[in-house]
Amino acid sequence: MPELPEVETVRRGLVAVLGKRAVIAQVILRRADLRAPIPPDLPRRLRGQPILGIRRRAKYLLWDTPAAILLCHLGMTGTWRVAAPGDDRDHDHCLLELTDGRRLVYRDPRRFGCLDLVSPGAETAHPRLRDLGPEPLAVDFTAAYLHAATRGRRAPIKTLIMDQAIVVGVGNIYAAEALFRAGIRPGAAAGRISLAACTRLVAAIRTVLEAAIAAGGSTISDFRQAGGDAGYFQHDFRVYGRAGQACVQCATILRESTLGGRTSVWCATCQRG
DNA sequence: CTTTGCACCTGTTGGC
DNA sequence: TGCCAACAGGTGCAAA
Repeated sequence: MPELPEVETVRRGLVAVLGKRAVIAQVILRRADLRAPIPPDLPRRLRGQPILGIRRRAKYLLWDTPAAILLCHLGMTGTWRVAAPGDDRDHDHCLLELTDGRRLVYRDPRRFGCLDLVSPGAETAHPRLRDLGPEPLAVDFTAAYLHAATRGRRAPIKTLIMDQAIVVGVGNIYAAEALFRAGIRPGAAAGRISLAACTRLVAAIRTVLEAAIAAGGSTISDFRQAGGDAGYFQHDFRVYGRAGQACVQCATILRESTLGGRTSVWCATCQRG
């Protein structure tokens, strides 16, 4: 489900729902692991802690409390919701019970997500955060950076912009959409992308992510904002999920192939770079 | 070091 | 209608 826009949408929704004075009364783990083990002392370390805020780094959510940071990745199917009494579902793995009686529930059917703890101030040393590249919406993600980072790389440019060590937050949907908007073939060797093309691509990644955030993310199957609303950026997809259909710009039939194990759709006419 | 392929899971969808 | 294969928003690891 979640690439940067969806994670950011979840973050904003949670912040709005929580307000200023949310305090964790109790944490209940329904299982000991997702893909990786969940720290067994996680409930004890978070019990009684006020939630100071929630940040996002890459596709991770960082819940700040004085004692510890709750690090959460949504994987493919992770969701947070405010669960009404009695709203218990399969795959509800972690419950945060607040002192005001509300329950925040992490649900993740495929269990590709993660829940972990980080000591405050130690974020940059955490193995899952240590090797991340720049935020695509930050000033240090520039064409010059992307150009330099891709020199000598033969892998497809789409694979590399989905590589979280190059730039974070871009997944299969937004990689395809950004490459279309930049006029670059997904399979082009990254090391041969010109600086001019990098300029277009950096701009396209920014534009598409910002537009998707403004739209509340993309709802495919069951992604929901914290308030339960669907995102609506899926209506702005120009190539993702449209193989075999006509290009919105030139009516050429969109092609599909697999790159790095991921389905890729593109227009052979509009994407020549 | 880079690249590739697959494993990790469950749920949904589409073809026969 | 029913069954089963293929596929899905991500990452991490092994092997080449």
